[in-house]
Amino acid sequence: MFVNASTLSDPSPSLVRRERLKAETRQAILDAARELFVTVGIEATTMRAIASKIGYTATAIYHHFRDKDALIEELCVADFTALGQAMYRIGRIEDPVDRLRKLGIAYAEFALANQSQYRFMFMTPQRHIPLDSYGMPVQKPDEDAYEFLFQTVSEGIDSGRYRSELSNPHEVSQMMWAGIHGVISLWMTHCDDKYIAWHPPIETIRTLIDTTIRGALRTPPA
Amino acid sequence: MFVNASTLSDPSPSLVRRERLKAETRQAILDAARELFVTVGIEATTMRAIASKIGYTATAIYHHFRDKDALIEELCVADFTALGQAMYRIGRIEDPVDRLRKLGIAYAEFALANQSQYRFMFMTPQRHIPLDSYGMPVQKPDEDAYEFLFQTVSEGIDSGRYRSELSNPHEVSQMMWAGIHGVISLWMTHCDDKYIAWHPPIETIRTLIDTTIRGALRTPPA
DNA sequence: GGGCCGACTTGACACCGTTAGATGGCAAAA
DNA sequence: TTTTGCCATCTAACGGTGTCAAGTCGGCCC
Repeated sequence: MFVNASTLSDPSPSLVRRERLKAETRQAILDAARELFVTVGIEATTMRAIASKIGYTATAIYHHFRDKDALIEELCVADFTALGQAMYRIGRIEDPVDRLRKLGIAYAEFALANQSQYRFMFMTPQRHIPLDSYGMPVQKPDEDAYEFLFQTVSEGIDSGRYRSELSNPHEVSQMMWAGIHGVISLWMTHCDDKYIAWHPPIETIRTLIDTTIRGALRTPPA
Repeated sequence: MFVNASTLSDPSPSLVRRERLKAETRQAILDAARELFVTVGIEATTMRAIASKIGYTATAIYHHFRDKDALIEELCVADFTALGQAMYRIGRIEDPVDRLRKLGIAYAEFALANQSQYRFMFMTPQRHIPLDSYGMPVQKPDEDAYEFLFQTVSEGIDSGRYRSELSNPHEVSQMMWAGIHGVISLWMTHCDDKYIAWHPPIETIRTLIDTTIRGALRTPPA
């Protein structure tokens, strides 16, 4: 198929400018939506509210996003990337057991620092994870948090430091992940229940990680 | 104030009959709501759908329940009672460590068998727990699941079988609870994510409980 | 300078939870 | 037997939601 050279090498300046403007409004929508989601909650923010925050009509949003879910999803992708990078920053601590511990703490800190985002990343039914045309998730492995965890657990198992019952890396990964997630999500949904004396979640998580790892090691430290 | 004796001892039969009828419709509403909540989800079931399921108009519901939240709450109370009874059925296993293990399994089995209920008991912001006029939760201690857990953990700590770091019964209770809750809630919201090879949640929970308890004991079994 | 394109608005639709007022049937009173 | 009154239910509506079809209007291209 013939393609005009200028289309590729030198798009008209006005077109470039118009696309830049469009990208800017798109970003403005995302920013407004993010702030509202965080402050009043995702269910309670309306398309009309997002739009009027930046001087538009609700229907204008539909020129940039298919629907409200697509808008949520876009923000979610950014959050998954941020989480992945927080994991990545743990870097390659050599000892897989120590790395697992640090990974858990980093995950918990991310969740507690970005509660609103965390809520719709992991506490609402799946959707929010973008899939490519083959139905596989689009996500650079470098930024896939579960992959990090799984890798770290696998190395620990391979190194022979965990008890023989804990031979399934998926089970162990999910056990560790779920424990931390449980503390966070339970606290987030029930922290102002009067009938429970809540212990600070980050401390509970630290204790949980230590206890679980101790119970998982073949020869726990004295 | 003068009260006619017949009002107390012998209310007119027709009045009794009318009240029974009213109670029956009330129950029909609860049943219809429960089924819809379970099948299509709590957000997606409309007052109109609940009503039409039993041949009424949506507004009829408002003569039996203040609003949709009150309807949800009523169902929730029943579920908390059922959970408490499931805990109670564990009975007084003498060994507090063994009892903790059994309590965890029973909790998980209840959650997995009543997923829809579990979702709005523990995975949505607090509300749903009825408070009395003093702001304290109305719940018979016999049926308070957290109290059971806390009691069991406390006994374990008092018996001196847990490591000295684990001296705060609230922290330990919340750690155990959250671990199990985490497996369940993560699985419930993400079980059909394609990019994670989910291990059966009940097995993960069993392993988690065993591992955590092992890590918590001063002298774990060989 | 005329036509086109596309970002945005207007106005509407269907549906939601919820309320005020009408309806109709049954029980007690006269 | 007739009248009265109560009360469970319905009809109609309100303000809100996400979303869509059609119109407007300004800037770019030929």
